[in-house]
Amino acid sequence: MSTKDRRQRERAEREQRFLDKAQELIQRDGLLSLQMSRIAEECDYAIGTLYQHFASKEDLLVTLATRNCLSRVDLLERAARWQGPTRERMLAIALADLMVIRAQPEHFRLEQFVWTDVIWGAASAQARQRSLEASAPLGILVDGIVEDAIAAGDLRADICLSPQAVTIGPWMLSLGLHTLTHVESLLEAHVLGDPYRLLMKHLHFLLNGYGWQPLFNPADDTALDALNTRLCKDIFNSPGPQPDRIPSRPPP
Amino acid sequence: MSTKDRRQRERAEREQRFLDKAQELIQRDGLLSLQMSRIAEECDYAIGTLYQHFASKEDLLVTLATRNCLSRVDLLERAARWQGPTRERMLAIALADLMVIRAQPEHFRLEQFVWTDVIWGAASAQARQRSLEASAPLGILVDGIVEDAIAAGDLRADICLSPQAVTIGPWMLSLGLHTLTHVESLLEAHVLGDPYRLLMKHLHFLLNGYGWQPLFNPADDTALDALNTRLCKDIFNSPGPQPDRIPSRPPP
DNA sequence: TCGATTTTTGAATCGGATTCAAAATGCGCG
DNA sequence: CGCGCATTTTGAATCCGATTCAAAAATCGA
Repeated sequence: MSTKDRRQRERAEREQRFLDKAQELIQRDGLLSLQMSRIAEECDYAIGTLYQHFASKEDLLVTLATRNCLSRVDLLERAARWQGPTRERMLAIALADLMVIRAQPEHFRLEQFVWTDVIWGAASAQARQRSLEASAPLGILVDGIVEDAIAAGDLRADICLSPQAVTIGPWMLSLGLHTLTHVESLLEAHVLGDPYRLLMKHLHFLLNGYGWQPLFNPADDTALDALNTRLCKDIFNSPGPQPDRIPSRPPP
Repeated sequence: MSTKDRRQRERAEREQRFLDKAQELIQRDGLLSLQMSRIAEECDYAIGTLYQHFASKEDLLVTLATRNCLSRVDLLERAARWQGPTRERMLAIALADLMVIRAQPEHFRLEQFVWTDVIWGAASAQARQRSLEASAPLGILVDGIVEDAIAAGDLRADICLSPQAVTIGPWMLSLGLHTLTHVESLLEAHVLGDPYRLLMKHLHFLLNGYGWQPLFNPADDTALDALNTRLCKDIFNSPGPQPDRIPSRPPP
């Protein structure tokens, strides 16, 4: 059966090359002008071959978004499995997300587009299925943090939400912020400062609202930065998301 | 100059009819299958005429989304101007948003699509400009609530965020939740219960996190429902968003 | 080596957005 | 009212790009 195996592997490799190229073209010319024919052309295959892998353009996009999602798993896993206070693990998830999107804004844009009715609805059930399967483990990972927090007494057991329902709170915040941030000029950066610091502050407020111990005062900018830096260093061995260099208004 | 005026008015009316028809077609057949030619046809105009109003399909979509946004202004204005505790006014904004989206999920889908790089980037600068101008007053309205809250002492003056930056918190939550909710089958409703109750709970947690007085315990489902119902009745004179009738799990 | 089967190819097709030259209409003036 | 100019409307033609599919090529099994 080795022949069949090899075939299978080569096919998979080709599919990855198509996806790589799509990613590259999106990066270069934007999602707007992505053309199926150019993907095939630049990979030196005929269009028909491309269509053997992806039933439609929408399918390709969903698949690409799914791959991007999978590529984040190890990072988030590191955050979730890190041996540290549960609250910091939850923060780390948000930080990881944030670093990824900082580094690859295109990934977010694609995801946003793919989740749109128009694309999601036009993709094959298969592609959708796989996409959901890819993100499910992430959810479970994060839910685990909440469970640990309850077990450790960091979060009151009588909080009126299931672990999944808690998880979804930070998720809403992140998703909402990234969405707003990526709508060109909707947010006036000069008024709000670095959007990612904003996210972290709101996240702290929300976690404080849950009563997630130990509480943290988001007003303390220095401590906030120190915390972020420490987490990024300890967990990801990275300097962390570089803040936009928007000068904060000098104190009056 | 009355001739010219009349012309102008008739033109504007026609534009509204085009937008109405677009809305209707989206409602009927989905955003995916919206065709410029059909909009024109069903309004008994030639395609070219449609293109006198909208430079492109993207422009039409952005314009439609803008109109939808404007149609919400009076509702939100009612919430913002209502004479009541600042915290309840903020809640009312979220409730209003929620009722609108409940009643017109298509509006949200359209907005989501329009904010996508692909559409937003392809629309004319004009259309984008007008869209931004339409949402700006809403922002100011909500910012005003935060300012009032600080002035009234409901919110500590030394909160580390500008009014706009506070405003954005609930906005992130709403936007994030609606986004998640509208991705078919991403959220497992049976695990989470009614997504809108979930939103209100998280909103309370967030406001509690800000220390926005008077604090409220989201664990008290009865009080939560009562509050929502009261606000909807007092402010909007409406029974409020009908919750999905997903039976909550019986207590073990 | 040969026919059967699978895979690849890319020209042809199709759908739908957009254009634009011609036709129609509106308007001011003698 | 009729005429010529300006504006508006029209919809067939064009263009673009996704998708198809019949033919060609490659692979396979005997």
